[in-house]
Amino acid sequence: MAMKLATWNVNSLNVRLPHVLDWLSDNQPDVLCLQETKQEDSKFPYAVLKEAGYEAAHIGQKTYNGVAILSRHPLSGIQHNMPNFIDDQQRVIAATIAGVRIICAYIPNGQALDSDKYKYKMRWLSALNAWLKTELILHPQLMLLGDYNIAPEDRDCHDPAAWVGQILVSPAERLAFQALLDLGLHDSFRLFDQAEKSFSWWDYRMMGFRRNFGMRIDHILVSDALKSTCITARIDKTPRKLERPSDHTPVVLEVA
DNA sequence: ATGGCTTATTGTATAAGA
Repeated sequence: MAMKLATWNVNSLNVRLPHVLDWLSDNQPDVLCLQETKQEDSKFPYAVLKEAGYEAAHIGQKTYNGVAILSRHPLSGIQHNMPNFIDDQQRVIAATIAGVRIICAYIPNGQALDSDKYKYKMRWLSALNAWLKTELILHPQLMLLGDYNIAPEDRDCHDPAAWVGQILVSPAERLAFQALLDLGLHDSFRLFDQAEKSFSWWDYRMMGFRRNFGMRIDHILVSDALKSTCITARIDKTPRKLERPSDHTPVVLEVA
């Protein structure tokens, strides 16, 4: 079934709901995965999204994290969090839509290479890899959409030399990303020709967006079974130009 | 140059993001 899917870290759905509604209206995606909703489920705007034509599954918490899947088609088999990883941070939600297993993930940032948060990030990635191995057996048609907090290659970073030794680009993080690909997943963005210096996140500070000082850290990975169905993949910078934008912008994939 | 913005919090400074 032909579908348009997207992922977007909104940095507070409470603040960004108008942007999300406008983007849904303008782009009419079948599925939109959100990260950093930063709200408890009781505050999640199910009714407003329903009016816009979208069912939703959400798991959130106050202040931090929170993930959601919005869909114009029915969601089934909704799962909160990874079954093999006890986590008090709400970072994973999964559902089956039109026969495709959709996993929406907000991978930890890691803060700094010598931080406990970095250790948590690496444990988290290891658990994700183990879980996906079993999910791919159950669901050969699978997509992993989200904020990975990893720039897979130097070309995904505006200034690789300046970022040496920092998070998002470290060899260990990139190996963990490669280990996901080794499961039989593909970076859908790179299946197509793309402009140089294509990024999905820009720092709010130092006029990062205007100077295109960004990183490509939001990704849509697709399983082997879906690879040949991919038609287009792109980054939509339009919402990043709005007033009071999220620091991330949507990444979009269309499949046949 | 270890900051620069932005968000949320029983806030008026702090933590976290990336």
